Amino acid sequence: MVQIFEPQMLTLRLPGPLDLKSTLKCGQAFRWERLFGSHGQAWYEGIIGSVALRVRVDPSGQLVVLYDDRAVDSCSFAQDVFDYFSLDDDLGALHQFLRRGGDAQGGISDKVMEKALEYGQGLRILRQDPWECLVSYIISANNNIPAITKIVNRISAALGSPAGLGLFAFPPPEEILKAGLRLLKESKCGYRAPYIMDAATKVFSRQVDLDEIRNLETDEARRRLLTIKGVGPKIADCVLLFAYHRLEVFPVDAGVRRSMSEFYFHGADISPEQSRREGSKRFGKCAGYAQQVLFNYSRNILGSHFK
DNA sequence: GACCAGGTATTGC
DNA sequence: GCAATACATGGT
Repeated sequence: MVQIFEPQMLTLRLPGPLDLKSTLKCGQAFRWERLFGSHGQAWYEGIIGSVALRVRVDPSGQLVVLYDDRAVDSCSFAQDVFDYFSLDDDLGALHQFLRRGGDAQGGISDKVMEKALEYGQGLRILRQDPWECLVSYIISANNNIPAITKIVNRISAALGSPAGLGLFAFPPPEEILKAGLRLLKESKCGYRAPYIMDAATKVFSRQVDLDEIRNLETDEARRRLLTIKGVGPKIADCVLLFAYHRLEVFPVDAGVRRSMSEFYFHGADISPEQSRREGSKRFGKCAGYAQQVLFNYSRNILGSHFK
């Protein structure tokens, strides 16, 4: 018996720009896939919470959402989607702040950001699930995005509950603990498998309470995340930014450090910590957006020739 | 078949 | 503190 997908449709009026490609395929989330529709329409398929869905922005500027309502147990699904895409962020105000050089220079336009902002106009920082985000970024260490995607998908397919569309939600810590190290190894986590077990142990026991972290000051939240093995400054900051929406953090990876060096230090060799401090100071409450824009820009525009 | 990948833990000065 | 080094595995 073939299951026919009879989707529910939901449309959300967009209060501001949203570009799905730059938002979903920029490396902040790993599991969204572009689908090529028969009419060249760009649909993206992924999961929010425990619900698989397809999204696109229609010509009139509405966000169209297709989903299997058998997977929905929330009465606030529309709100969940709204929150996930951070449609409450005022991109116009954020961009204006960054174009003017953030806190660094009073009103003097920042040429670098101005240029970088031309790309990925409707990029939004998502509000992802903290647990999935944490594990995804533990996996991201010294790894590439296609591989990360496959690993997260393998873990989900093995242990997650059905989310509709043939997709599976990311499993909670308990399921990973029950399955054990073996499954993580088989999912090709490599040397990160014990790190994920440590994360599952601490999150399940609430030694690291992911709900409580929502209410903590960013510095304290960061310290809690850093107690997990395999979680260093970069990964902690990514979780704070991409799950907890702490827009003031500035995660520094190799690419962002290169960009910061070229753009603001005349190419001088700078440490990650130096780069992080400069990013936080310069971009202030919008550091997260600045970081993502610079990251996007350095990958798409500067390319691999850039050392 | 190298070389690299959204880093981190460990070790040695 | 700070510079090396190993790390599992796959992508290009």
